[in-house]
Amino acid sequence: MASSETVRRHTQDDVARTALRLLDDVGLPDLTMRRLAAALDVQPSALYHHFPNKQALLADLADRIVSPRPVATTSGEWDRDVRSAAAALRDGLLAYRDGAEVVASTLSMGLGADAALRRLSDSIALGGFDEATTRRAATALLHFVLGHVSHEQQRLQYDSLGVVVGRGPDASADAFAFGVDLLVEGLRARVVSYL
Amino acid sequence: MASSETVRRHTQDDVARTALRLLDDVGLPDLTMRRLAAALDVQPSALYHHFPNKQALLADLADRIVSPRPVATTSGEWDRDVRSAAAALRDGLLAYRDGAEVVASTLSMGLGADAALRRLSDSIALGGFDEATTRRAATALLHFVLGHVSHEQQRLQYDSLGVVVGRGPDASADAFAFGVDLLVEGLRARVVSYL
DNA sequence: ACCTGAACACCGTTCAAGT
DNA sequence: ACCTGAACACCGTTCAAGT
Repeated sequence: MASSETVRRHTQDDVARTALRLLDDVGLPDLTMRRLAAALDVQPSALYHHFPNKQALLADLADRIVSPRPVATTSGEWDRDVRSAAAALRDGLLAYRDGAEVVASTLSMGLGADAALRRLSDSIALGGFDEATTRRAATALLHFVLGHVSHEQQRLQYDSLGVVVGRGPDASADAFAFGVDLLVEGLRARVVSYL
Repeated sequence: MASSETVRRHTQDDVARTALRLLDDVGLPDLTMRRLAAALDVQPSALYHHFPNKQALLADLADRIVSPRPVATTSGEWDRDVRSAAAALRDGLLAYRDGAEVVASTLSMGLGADAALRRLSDSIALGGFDEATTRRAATALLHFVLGHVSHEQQRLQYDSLGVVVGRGPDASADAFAFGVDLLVEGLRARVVSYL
């Protein structure tokens, strides 16, 4: 028995998964490298063996938040698919505290989180739009979704802090659907002009 | 002559204006209370006489970034007005480095920056929509504008750092106009269904 | 009212050294 | 390969004390 009992070395996946749990527990502002290290029973410097810096770690988290969406089955009508892709993205973002902010900031850094954009683009492309239109509509939709869900999640924190504001989650979901509809209808106006 | 020469006490307006200039010079990540204090030739603790905390300072900056838009003359067609209100908002955000991020983060904190929302709402209301539709369309538009300009401004930083990506500012302006159009067309679809 | 000086409780990151 | 220990160069904020 040359190996001792408590070596406890971590893999990159361990670090990311613990970070994701920590994010959900304490929120983005309190997700520090030092707290993450403590959660892993490790010195802060050890984290830099797995990720070059905090930004890279956050980019990895953004990918994990956005990735595992089951895409929802593709069904005939492109607008139905766009709506469900947007809804699925929203659900993914809502699954982790501050999820939208993590993805938005990562995206604004130019790193990852393009899985989300790709999924929206794919559903829009079913409408038969040219590439530029598809790309632009997808980013417009992505911006709306991230902005909306960021707002929504920060509302959730206020509410959990005891501040009652009224307007339950239904109103939020309705406002979300409304925004998506606006963009979808705008797109439909273009598909008509194609004829 | 009981008064000495260099008393140099600052007003809240001084602090905010210096902060705005510092923001434009160094960007949001480097806009620290300590650097701001240094720029004012003052101890960091002195700032807390003018603003209760950094968040309040940033909210004030957001208001200043968003406020002085001349609204563009209101002219018959509501959709024209919405487009120019959105463009004016974009210009205002672009006038300061990281302007969109400052406004977005302030808005997500629930503080100020509602001048922007009000201006968008006012232009949309000219279309004769009900209040809920107007409010939701305005926030959808605001989310798009903030997301788009954030992205745009972070591109500008990359470019100024020497990284050449192609796609000049024209492409950005076009993409912006496209996004606004999409929402406006979506709204128009609703005004038709009113008849 | 406005500011100083000093402190408190933190940050992200680097780097030599260990196994 | 993965980690420790210690340090560097910072943060935002508080608070007694000065004028």
